[in-house]
Amino acid sequence: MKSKSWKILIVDDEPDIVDFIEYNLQNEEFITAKAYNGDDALKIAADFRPDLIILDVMMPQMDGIETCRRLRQNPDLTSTYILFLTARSEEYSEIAGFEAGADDFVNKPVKPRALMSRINAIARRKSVTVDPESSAVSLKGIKIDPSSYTVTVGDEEVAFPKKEFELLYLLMSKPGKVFTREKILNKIWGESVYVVDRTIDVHIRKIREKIGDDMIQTVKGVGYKFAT
Amino acid sequence: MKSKSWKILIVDDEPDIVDFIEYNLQNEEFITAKAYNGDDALKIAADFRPDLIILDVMMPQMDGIETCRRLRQNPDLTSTYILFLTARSEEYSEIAGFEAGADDFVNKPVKPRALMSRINAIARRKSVTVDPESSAVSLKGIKIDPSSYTVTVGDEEVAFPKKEFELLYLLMSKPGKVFTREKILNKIWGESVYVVDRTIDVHIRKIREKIGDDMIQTVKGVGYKFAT
DNA sequence: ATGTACAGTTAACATAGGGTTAATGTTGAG
DNA sequence: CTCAACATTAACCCTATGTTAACTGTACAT
Repeated sequence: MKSKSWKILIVDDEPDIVDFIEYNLQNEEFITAKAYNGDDALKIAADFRPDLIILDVMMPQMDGIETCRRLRQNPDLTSTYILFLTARSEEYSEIAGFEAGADDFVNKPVKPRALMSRINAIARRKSVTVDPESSAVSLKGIKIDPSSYTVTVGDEEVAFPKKEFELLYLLMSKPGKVFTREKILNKIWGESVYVVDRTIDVHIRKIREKIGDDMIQTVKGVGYKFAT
Repeated sequence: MKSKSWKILIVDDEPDIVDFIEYNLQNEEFITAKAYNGDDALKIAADFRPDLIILDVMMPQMDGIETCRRLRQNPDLTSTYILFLTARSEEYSEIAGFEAGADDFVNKPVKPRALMSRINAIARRKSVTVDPESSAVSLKGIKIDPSSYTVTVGDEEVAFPKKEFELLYLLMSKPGKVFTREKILNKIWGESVYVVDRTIDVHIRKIREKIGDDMIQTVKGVGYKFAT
């Protein structure tokens, strides 16, 4: 998984800690930026548009909570994930933290392995479920190509939005195999996202509209499969 | 899935939370019971035989982990699904929880939508009795393949609806073994569903229609078996 | 700021056909 | 011959899925 092109902003008043975390993140090919106080964090975040902000709770002047609250006011950063660094004892700050818009917490002192696996988990959750490196699949006159994110039906190129693309790719990756609704939800939506059943149907229908009705078969009570 | 006849036991020391969850579950036509501590949970569970137990980790006296461990000692509750409620930070409890026999975790504070869709997902998982991951069986010119949910007779692929498929797969998974009606009902229909005896016959007949009469043999007064 | 466009989700309703049952026929053990 | 167990058929019901449209949020342009 080279160059995840995930941008991470690290905010802590102690430069040692910032550098330590930065070192670890860069080792894993993340793109990093740093700030040593809340004010700078706001400015840099506005410009750098990070996917994730690692934020120390305890900072002089503007603390993490307040910084977080202000970050959340920037509409560009609504989908940014905010991870707090807290001292073990400060449980109270978790409540305040969640209210301010935090997404997760990690205890200080920072343990590299724990932090990295947490961040990778976050990145995984957010990332597209179809890896552009994976290979194209061609079947029954339908070609789906993750590297260019295109679907070709006959010789027409058809526009496919993200979710529909991922769903079709999933089904076509193992033609004939039945994917249960549960599997589909886990693969496309992730384990911690909750949507109702009909959502899958609607996507299936939109796909069928584009590639023809008989390409995707329903196995009632079980799931869907791509016709072989 | 109206009146799912799914029984759910809710265990938490805070009555407010119990009531809140109960309200949401009853809205979805689940049958509920409640307990406010580990001891009561054990007693009620033994009697109520829930399909699912929602269990708070943090409780005075006997905590969720210990309660879970003891629940698992009751042989009647081995197939019961146990869902833990944990505070976000208590990651350690997940490991201990899994060891004690937990099946899944949901974070507090409980969000109704998330909880409901998780529970519905569990119910759905249970409703597919033949997992698409299990392996195909081939016998006497008949091939049954769970991954694609298809049955091949000779070289013709024949459509099999869910119940018929599950039933045939059950019989073919142990050729020659006699399955009593009771066993079949438990495996395919589940323990808390009652259908009339004739129902099995009808399915058997439909299967015979498709794969030939002499593949499935009747053992009068006992049950059915797949011919060896 | 306001509008436009579109992905994604949900709500509401329609419908097919899988599953169940009731009614009736058949068989074989004793 | 009788009875109980199973087979068969057709009718019914209901649930999982199909379908449409409305709704929500985000991105981008004006």
